[in-house]
Amino acid sequence: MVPRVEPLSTRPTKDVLTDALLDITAQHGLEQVSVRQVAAAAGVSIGTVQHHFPTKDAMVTAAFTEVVRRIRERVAGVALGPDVHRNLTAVLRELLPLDERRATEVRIQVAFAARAATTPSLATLQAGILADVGEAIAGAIARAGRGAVPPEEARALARIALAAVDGLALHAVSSGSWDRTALTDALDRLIDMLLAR
Amino acid sequence: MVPRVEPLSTRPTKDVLTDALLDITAQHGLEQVSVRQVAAAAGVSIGTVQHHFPTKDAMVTAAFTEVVRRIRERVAGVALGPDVHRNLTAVLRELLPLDERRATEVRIQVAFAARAATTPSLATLQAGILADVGEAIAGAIARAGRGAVPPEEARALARIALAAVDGLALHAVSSGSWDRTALTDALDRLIDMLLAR
Amino acid sequence: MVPRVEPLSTRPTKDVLTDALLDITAQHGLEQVSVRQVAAAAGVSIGTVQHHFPTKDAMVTAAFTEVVRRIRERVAGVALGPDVHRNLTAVLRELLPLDERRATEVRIQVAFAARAATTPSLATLQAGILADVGEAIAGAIARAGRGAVPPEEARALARIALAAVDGLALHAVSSGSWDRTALTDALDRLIDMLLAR
Amino acid sequence: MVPRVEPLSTRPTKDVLTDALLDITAQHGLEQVSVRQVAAAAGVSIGTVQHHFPTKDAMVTAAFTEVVRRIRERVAGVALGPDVHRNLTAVLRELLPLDERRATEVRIQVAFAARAATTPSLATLQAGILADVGEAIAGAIARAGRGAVPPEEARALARIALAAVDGLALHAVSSGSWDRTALTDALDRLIDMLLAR
DNA sequence: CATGAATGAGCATTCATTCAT
DNA sequence: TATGAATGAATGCTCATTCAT
Repeated sequence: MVPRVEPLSTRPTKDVLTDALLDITAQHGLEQVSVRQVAAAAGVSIGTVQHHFPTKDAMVTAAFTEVVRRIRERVAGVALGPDVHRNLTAVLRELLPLDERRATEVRIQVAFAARAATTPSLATLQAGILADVGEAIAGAIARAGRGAVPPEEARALARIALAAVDGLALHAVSSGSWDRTALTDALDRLIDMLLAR
Repeated sequence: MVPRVEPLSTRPTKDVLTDALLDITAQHGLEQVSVRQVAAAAGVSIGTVQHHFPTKDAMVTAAFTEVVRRIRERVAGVALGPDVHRNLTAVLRELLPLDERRATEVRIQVAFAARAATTPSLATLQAGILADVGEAIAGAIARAGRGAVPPEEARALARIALAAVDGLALHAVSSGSWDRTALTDALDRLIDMLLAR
Repeated sequence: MVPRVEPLSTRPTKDVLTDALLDITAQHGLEQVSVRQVAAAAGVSIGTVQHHFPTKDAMVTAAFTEVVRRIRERVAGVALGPDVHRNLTAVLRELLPLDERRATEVRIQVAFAARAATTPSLATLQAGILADVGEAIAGAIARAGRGAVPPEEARALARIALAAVDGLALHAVSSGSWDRTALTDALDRLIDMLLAR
Repeated sequence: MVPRVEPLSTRPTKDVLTDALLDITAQHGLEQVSVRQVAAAAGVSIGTVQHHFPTKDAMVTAAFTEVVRRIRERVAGVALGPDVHRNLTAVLRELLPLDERRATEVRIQVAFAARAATTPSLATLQAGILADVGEAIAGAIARAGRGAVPPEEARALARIALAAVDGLALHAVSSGSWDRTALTDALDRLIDMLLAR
């Protein structure tokens, strides 16, 4: 009698599928995502994909939800110290395409943001993540050294900061070539402007 | 002498097609653009569309080129007076979704920017328009009242300004709801920060 | 106990599709074969055709492979007796349009041969079947009564015999009208010539 | 006043179009012939093609008529001497793909023959050319040295000869590779068989 | 003679989805 | 949990043809 061993390689299929979808999105755009492509990239049959995600929309939404979760996790994971400037830099650097990993993340976010512009259900998710990250940035700003910044003021600055960083990221990936130094310099200058009094 | 009656409906088919494509893009996103949809929206046959644009890519690229042309025209068309703050405000307000017309333009730009992230030929166009508009903003900043701002410094600030405005616009349309006042306030604050010394 | 009713209509879809393709080819030529036509003739949806044959090329190649298989089978199926003349007649008659069935086969072969002239992958299949049938004919000739015909000589004669028969068949179907008697007479005369010493 | 000189390069457009069609046929097969392709290959507009040939069928038929004319011309052009064997060889060699020119001609004839199998109007043309060339071959055979061959007998042999040669040519181009020597040998052997008594 | 605009049918192919196993 | 058969709509694109110039 043959014992069923096999604990091997048992990553949840759902996760494999989500990763496959995000890979395709980063490389070829969200409009190139199809059930077929995802199945092929994940190495499973089409039927299997649709066993886990009954419709394509469900699959895309699940993937975006996962992206949102990751961003939240990443922003929350940035260790905050006493130095406000450093804190802000740390948080915002996570949102710029400063290496291949972050470039990939940016491409994914841009793809979903563009789709959210015409897909209400995705717009809701997008609004949520913008609020969350904005709040995190506002918190970092509010703790600024010389006299506390009023919360409303901090939130307003945070919105501008987030917009500027996302704008820089968008310009970087959509113009096809960018350089780390220019992004870093722009971020420094931006933070100086934000914290100037 | 023959009176010039009926200039009516003599618009070039190519322009009608481009407008149809941009309409669909603004309303449903670039991924919903198909030769059939464009033909239907323009009120011509499928064959006619492809008589003018042999491939879909050619059609999309032509439409983006037209968008780029319009942006350039609009930015160049903003009358610049002696007041730097006012000038900057005028230029940058053109890029925010402050009314339906501009919201439509923003949606179109966002759609193309997202596609440019995975389509090198569009990325080239995007890089061009970013450089041009950035230069225009830098010019406005450089003319700032108290002592000229060094050109390189002006360009750096312009890049941040453009990124921030495009980021605000992206956040607005991708989160599904926004308000004019918040955008206007953010823009004022941004310009203050840029011109602070 | 469940009686085995209904083996009816359980023919593999792939076979039904191949037959449909060959029907169309025989009646209207290979250039009239389209996925749509095959689907319609087979009574299935377009999607089903392409579920079994991912591309049209794959479908055509599969059909030609089936044709080749049938020819081999048919030639091999001719019972060979001691009389060489009779043997040769039996084999070669299979290749002439002497009745509707064989006329259909000839039309199909001619269509594929013509396409093979500009399609290398089909040319390979064609070369294979020519070699096989040639070998079978050579075998029949070699066994000729008065002293064995040298193998190389037999092969050379076989090539001519096969060419002549295929040429007669081609002329028959391509000139639109032919008669059984003329073909039979020509075949007799040909075989006499081949076996004359 | 500028005199319209220009006798230059004034080959009839119709001929240019026919050649373009035959080029495409020889290289890619008759099924790849389209009005567009012919126009492109001839360097004229689609409209021009259809000015000369109102329908595609008319164009194809005209091209086949031209092919037939050329074959007749070529066969008639073979100088016939007193040596029957030599005469037959000369005529039949014209029909084998012994060099690139003749290979091209064969490919064209094969393409048209295949189409004629399902297109009655082409079948008529094909029947005509077969009769004509057959008659020419019969004439060469009839003049055979030792005692005249009866006309009916000569015609029967001619049909076999023509079939064999066309069959050899078909096998050569449809199997993708052939060699001059094998074809020449086969032809010699065939003629020996035909003239044997 | 030659062109280009316009058309509508047809092409192979990809698509998301349903269903039985 | 996973698969493959089947479907029908939609995709971008090529086609032959008509017509006005």
